Amino acid sequence: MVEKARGSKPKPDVRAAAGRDRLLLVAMKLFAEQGFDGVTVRDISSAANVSVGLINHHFRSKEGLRQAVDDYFINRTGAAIEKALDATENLDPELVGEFQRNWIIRYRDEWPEFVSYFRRAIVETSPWGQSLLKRYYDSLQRMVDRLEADGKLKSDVDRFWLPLIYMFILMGPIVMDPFIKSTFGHSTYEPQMWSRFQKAFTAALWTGIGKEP
Amino acid sequence: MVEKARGSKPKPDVRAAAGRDRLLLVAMKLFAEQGFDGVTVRDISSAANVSVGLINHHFRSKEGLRQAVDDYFINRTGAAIEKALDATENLDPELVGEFQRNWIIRYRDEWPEFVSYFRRAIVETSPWGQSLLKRYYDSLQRMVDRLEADGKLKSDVDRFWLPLIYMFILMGPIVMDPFIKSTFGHSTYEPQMWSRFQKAFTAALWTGIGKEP
DNA sequence: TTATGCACTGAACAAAATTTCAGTACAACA
DNA sequence: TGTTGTACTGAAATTTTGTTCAGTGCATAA
Repeated sequence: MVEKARGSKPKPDVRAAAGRDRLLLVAMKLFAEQGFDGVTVRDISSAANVSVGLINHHFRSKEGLRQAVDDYFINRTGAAIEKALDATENLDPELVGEFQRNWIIRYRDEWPEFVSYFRRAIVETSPWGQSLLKRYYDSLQRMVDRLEADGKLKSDVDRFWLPLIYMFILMGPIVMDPFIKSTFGHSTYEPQMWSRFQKAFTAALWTGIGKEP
Repeated sequence: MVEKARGSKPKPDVRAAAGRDRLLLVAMKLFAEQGFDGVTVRDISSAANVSVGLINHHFRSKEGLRQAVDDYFINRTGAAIEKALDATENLDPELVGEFQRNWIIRYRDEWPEFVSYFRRAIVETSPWGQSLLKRYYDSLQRMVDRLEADGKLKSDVDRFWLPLIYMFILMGPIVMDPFIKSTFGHSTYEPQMWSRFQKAFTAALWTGIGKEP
């Protein structure tokens, strides 16, 4: 009934890993789109073209699958985040949003689902989602500290809110992604869109939008 | 159980409304906190101190209850939004975030659950949530148009992104509310917090954060 | 070749959630 | 007074969802 491995050559554990990996990727996609509780194990297994039993075989339970997906996401993004943070060290302060660029571009190219899974992580208030946000906030805080130390900030800038304002602006495209796509027909993560967005908010924040009298 | 109205005119369903209203309010709260799929009808009925059957009696199904809650929310916030939009007509452009203030304050005082339900509506990409966002965006767009018409904007400000940047900043406290509360111990909607936030982002956006050389 | 191990299947089972419905209580009206 | 309508109950029926497990097939080791 069910076809075996697609490849003509039987590779040792390519076929073995296929089911598990497909489950992981499909689950990440569906969790991101519909939330953990909105997806059934049958939804997942049929979307991955495997049997229901395979989920429990590999992950013990649906909850185990969730954790595996979380781990998978953390492992992959963790590396990317470190890399992006390194890249910000020598940035001109007026390009403070730049560190996000590499990060976003990277996800857009390699793992588009990651953006929507990150979005889901923000809205579900799971511990690991919270800690992901905290980590993100901390890096913005440090960035602002550096601006401060370099004497680049106006004296009346609110030191408490500034990192959060950056956070809101940089998270906006993630959180509002479905809205933006459906309203304007383009995702913020199309390269031209993103770089124009980056220029727009950097200019707005750095020099302000109000015309001098 | 519940007193009935003593008015001269006999109110037909005052007692009738008790259970129904409690179900609506409790469901709104639980849906906002845990998502539609994360809440069972038994959760709702027991939290509302009524029997399970009553949900189907009043709303035909769990899905019917969701729609009733959505309608209830829309009806209430719709009026508040109109009111807030009216209030912005004569605002100084530097206080462009002010229109949100009345709105937020109003919800904080009268219906605190509305903020978290609104948050949920943003992240679940339901059609009505999307249209709520659209409506919100449109009002910000008009606001920017007015700034433009009055010649208050710098010429190099990105006209496409500015309303969205405002949106991100103003939605941030809603979307990130649980994060902010757990990280800083205060909600953005405490009056002092909100007005300081409002000052912070208005100043940052309007005059910029960069120190002149 | 046989044996072992593991990915994988899917029907059967168990648990959980939703819906149904016969029946109770009470308010309004005749 | 009796009758009718409606809110409300909660156990039982139904449907959905998650888990189990006996069994299949294939790849590698002995």
